[in-house]
Amino acid sequence: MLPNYSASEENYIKNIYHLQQGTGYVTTNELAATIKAKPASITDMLKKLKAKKLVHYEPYKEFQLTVQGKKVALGIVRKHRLWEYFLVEKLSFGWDEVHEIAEELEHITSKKLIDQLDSFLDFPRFDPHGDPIPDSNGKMNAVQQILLTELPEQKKSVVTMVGSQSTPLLELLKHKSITIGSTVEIKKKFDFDESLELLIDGENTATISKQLATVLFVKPV
Amino acid sequence: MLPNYSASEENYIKNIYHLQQGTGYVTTNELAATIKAKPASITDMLKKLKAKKLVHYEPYKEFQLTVQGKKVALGIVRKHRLWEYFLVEKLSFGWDEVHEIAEELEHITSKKLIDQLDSFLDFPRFDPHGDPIPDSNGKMNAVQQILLTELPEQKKSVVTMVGSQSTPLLELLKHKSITIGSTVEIKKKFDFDESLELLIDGENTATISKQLATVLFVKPV
DNA sequence: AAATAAATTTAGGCAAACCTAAAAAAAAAT
DNA sequence: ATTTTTTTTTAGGTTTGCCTAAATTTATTT
Ligand SMILES: [Mn+2]
Ligand SMILES: [Mn+2]
Ligand SMILES: [Mn+2]
Ligand SMILES: [Mn+2]
Repeated sequence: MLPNYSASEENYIKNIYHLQQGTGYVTTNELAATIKAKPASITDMLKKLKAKKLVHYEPYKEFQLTVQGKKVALGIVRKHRLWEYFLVEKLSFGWDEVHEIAEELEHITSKKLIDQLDSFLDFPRFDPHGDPIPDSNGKMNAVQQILLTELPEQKKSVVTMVGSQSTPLLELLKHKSITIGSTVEIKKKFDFDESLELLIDGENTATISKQLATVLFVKPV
Repeated sequence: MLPNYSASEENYIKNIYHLQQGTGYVTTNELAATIKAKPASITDMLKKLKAKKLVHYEPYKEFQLTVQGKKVALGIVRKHRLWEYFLVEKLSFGWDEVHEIAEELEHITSKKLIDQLDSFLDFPRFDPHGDPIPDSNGKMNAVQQILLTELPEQKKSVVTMVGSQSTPLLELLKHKSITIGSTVEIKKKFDFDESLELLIDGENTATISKQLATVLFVKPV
């Protein structure tokens, strides 16, 4: 039986999980930035998580989740994404306003609750941001998606995911009418600043910055 | 704008609300018993709630919620009961297994979440235990219901509510096949121990103790 | 009206989860 | 190879919400 962890512990575990998707390792400062706490607090928690065998950690070294830690992380990610799907599909929330609420709901402890919710939602495989939802065993589908910057010109694609949920980003996407499921095609690439001219949903044309293009994931069609 | 309160503060407020439904006042020991904390902890919290103008409290005296405190309490009760309704009607939980989960869900903060949930559920007026659900302004329907002990003999009635959600009670009710919505009729009253012989759903007959009869609310039909 | 019992509060502590400031270690620059 | 900068940890505090034990107040008996 898995023990229960505090909401704070769960947030640390989940954030370590996401950060280590890159290089496999996470640093104290990185985690401090995403959790919005001071590095000293991160060190405190790392000691607790190590004592509970959830992270591999040695002082002054990078760290990563243990197998057990990864299992816990996937459980939280599953809850987060299922709740997001519920909020959008059943409660008519916009996909840009569900993250904060799911951040709270993901800490509700009942296993039966989440499995019944999964069933009620008909076992969705992707959340409203295009991220895959782990099943009750922690397995999830990988998405075959690429960064918009890697898409060839004149090739139609569908937006599957955004690499961040920051409010400024979501605001910009809303303004440009880009959403998960939008069809986008690169009409022109500008070498000067690497900005892109896009055709969105076959209708309107918009120019987007390199910064924006590097957080948009698409699936070529 | 209402400030946000911690889950612990909310639990105190909600429990004071329920306890003061009787005499209008609550004592330290009563609250300690329902919250499952020691009396000294209750005193601690009462000072904090008084500082926030949520309770009227003077040392060594009984206490009660302020108008503001009652408003907060109704908001929590609303969330608790809407979530219970959701769990039973949408996620196929039994009405005897939703209380604990709602105890957690009631502390999720988003106002929009709860109003959208209300709408998704089609504005239910009673929770699975027969308790009325406050609307978004804190108003709720009173139920015209009486204690089973007050029901005249040979008068058909419907079970509307149980006065407690303790596990031993729910277990007993399950065993006797008594549930919210069951039809019950008193066939005979025994003066010796005030036990009652009941006809349940017009089918089976069962004898119930005085203790049980005083937590069962019914609506005569 | 005391004496006793029960209820409540005060005093002092503890664990979780954060903080700031200072020390130590590791990495980068000279 | 030093020196400097950056990163991380340690040391010592704070707040919240709980605890036990002792003191105080209120209620009940005798
Ligand atoms: Mn969270
Ligand atoms: Mn998401
Ligand atoms: Mn609760
Ligand atoms: Mn209920």
